[in-house]
Amino acid sequence: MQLEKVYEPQRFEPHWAQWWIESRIYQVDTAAAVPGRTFSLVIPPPNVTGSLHIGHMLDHTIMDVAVRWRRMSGETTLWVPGSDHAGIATQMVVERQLAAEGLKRRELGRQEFERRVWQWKEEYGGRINNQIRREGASVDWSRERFTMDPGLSRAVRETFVRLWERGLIYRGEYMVNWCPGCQTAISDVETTHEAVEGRLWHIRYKVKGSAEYLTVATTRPETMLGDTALVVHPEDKRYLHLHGKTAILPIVGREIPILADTLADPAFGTGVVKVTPAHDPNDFEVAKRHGLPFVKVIGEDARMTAAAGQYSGLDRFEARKRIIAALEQSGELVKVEPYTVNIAKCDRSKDIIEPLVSTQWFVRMKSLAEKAMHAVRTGQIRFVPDDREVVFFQWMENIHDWCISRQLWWGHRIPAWHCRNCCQTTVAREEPALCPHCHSTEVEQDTDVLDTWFSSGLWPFSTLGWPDDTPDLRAFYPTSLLITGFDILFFWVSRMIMLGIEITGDVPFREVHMHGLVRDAERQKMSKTKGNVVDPLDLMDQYGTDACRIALLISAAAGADIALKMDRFESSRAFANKLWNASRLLFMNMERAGITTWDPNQKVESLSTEDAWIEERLNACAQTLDDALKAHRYHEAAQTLWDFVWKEFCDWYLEVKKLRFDSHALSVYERMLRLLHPFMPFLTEELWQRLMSMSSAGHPKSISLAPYPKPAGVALADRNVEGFRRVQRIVTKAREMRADNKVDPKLELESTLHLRDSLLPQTELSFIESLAKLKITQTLMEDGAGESAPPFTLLLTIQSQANGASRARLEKDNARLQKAIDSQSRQLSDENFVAKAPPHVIESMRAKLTEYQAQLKKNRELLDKE
RNA sequence: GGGCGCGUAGCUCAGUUGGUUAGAGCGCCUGCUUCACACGCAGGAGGUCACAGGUUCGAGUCCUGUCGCGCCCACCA
Repeated sequence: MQLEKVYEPQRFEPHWAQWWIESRIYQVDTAAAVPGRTFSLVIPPPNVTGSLHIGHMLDHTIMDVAVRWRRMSGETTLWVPGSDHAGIATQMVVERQLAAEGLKRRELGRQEFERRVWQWKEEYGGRINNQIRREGASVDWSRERFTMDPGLSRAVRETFVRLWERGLIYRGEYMVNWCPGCQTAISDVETTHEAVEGRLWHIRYKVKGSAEYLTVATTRPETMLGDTALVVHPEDKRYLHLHGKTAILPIVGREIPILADTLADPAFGTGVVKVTPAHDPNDFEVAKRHGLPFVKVIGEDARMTAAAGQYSGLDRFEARKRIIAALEQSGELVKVEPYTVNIAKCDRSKDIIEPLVSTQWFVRMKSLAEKAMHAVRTGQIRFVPDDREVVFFQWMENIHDWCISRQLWWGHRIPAWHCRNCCQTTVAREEPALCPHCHSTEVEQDTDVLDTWFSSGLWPFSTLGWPDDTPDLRAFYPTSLLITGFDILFFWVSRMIMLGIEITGDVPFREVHMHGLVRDAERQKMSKTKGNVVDPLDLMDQYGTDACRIALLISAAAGADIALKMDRFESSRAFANKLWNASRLLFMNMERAGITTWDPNQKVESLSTEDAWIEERLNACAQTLDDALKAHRYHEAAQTLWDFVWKEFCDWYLEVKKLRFDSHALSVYERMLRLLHPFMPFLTEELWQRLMSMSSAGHPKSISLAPYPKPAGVALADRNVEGFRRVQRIVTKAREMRADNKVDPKLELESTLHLRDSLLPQTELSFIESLAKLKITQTLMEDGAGESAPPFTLLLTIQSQANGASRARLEKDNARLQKAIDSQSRQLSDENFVAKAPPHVIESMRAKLTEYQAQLKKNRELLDKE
């Protein structure tokens, strides 16, 4: 069994990715699930339009570590994959494709357009799935779902109807965020706010029947055409005499009332507000309070309507320019000042949102939010890291109703039918043949579709078969964990919690782990326009998937954003290569020793020095992993493994196993591979399969089905690991001395080793001789050296024992020791400290102090010898 | 206007409940084709943990304030 000299992940990663699927390694048999021993999670469904980006890869890698760890730990582990129909995003992609053919959506008609989107989905929708396979994500592909599958569509309809029946959905004319680019209403969370340098235009309105003028400050002069009132604060003394009077709208000449309302802030601008009920959310509320008329001057296309008179047909910003010009000319523009305005933009198209009044469907959020907050407050759902809860609560407490209807063609059609005859609306699970109110056949389904997040909000249970009471639902709901980016807390996580509780009566998941955003090396957000997007497929090509996974994991501290630095990927590839070569060494030694089979279950009666030590280290590693993984500290887990593999297994254990190889090394190695498997699944599967092909015992089909090594607890702590630690200390000391004295690395040096407590066994001595290239004569220190002597001293037979470099080291060492001794003796002589500090702290400090003092004394002797 | 987070080695960042001489990767310096690996090995340099107070026997870690940076939320024209 010979390994190739170089680690080439391309040679085996695709193979295992395919084999895992073909062999159905991750396909879950629900019938075999033991209650209480299950672990489940759903993948955040990527958009069908999507292709993999680095954020997905981080997300999936963390999930995969959690999933593989749980699976190996013996739990029936289900990871459900799938994708989201992504209403607006997908519709836009297909529209763009049509545009390339010279076609327009409206020319095709709704039915044909939908057919084209489905066709597009069939053709390109699976692209991301291949990429997910490439990442090594151990999902159960037999359970793949799409948010517009028949089953999930049924879940959507059922949910809608239930919410309607509970009075939690309503339809009405309200102010909504209208995106002129997408030609649809969008919800509040789909808008982003941006501070822009704008202007505050001061316009004067003549008071009717008086010489007086009222000056109004506005950031949007074009809306004045739709003004139907002016408002002053009820207690604003400047304007008390004008309450109930009428003003004349410039340009238009319309007479509008001057009203008192607390909307106006006397301290802002002139204290007079113009009211445009059809184009401003505040004004909308004022208008409803006062029964004001609505004049819609801007249309869905962001152009001025017929009501805008001479400006009709103009784009809203062009109209603004002309209106300002006109006001300037007539002298009604009294002042212009710079002003920073906060404008709302569409998250997707970046168009400036136009607040418009239109008839839409809404979900009443208040009671849903209260239940959601209760679930988090009572610990039914745990946030990791938990400081995210604050953000969650703040948002939930200020929640607004959710506009769920979209004027799109791609999505779940709203299950509501309008009767043309009696104008009543019927919400139903199935299309009614007749209007239930008037029995007319003239019923038509509502043309709107639902917000994409409505269906993804059901994802944790709709994918498990809800509304049917399926075995999957019973076995795996609530899901155990949700892992996702913090950026979709409001879009998705919150909605899932609210809908899950409302609809299923239980939380959708017990824990939420939210990670940060992956940014570029300069901490900039990645975006196509900036051109700083890093394609994970390129990274996987270049470094191998396993290396990318470990690089991402080790960079991903709890909740923090990640700055993507390529040196991380390079060192991770080096790490994978290191493991590969360590394996190569083991296999070569096996061959050399003539071992053709080995027994993984072989019990060793007494462990050798190095084995006792590595067993203890392996156990400590397993313990840290167990703690870290339970607490979702994935970066700590990855770092722990890295250090174990490189610093302990390779640098020490293998170095001595070279000198005396035995099959126990294989046992350690095999467990190490299993510990590593969730992090680097491909490489460990490859190596494990090679190793197990020589096993004399049976073994699982895949390493991912083998048990995860459990920490043995304190039992191992008692084992004698001091023997090997002493070897390490002496070797390190010898290497320092050699380096200081610039001894030729190839030269074997005569040396004398004085030991305080006992002579070294022959094996340990030979380890030191070999690792430090020494020929050692060992002796015991004279009697009486006792505690005041260091545990050992080493003398090299070279010309100068304390040349410049050695002197410098000794002096530096002494300074450091002296500092430690000073601070420790100060503390130990402090009555307060001795009285209050815990005994173990004092105890270990005393021990250290003794050791330092011995060392310092010895160092001084060496220096004095000069 | 609210809320959250960050400031630790030249760079990018770890550091769980306060406990002895603060860590990693990269970079840097010295030496090495040591029969697994130069994607390597051995040795080394480099930090008053942003600043100022406080709590404590003991603070990178807890509290208060200051400065600098980032993000999220918000219907003040």
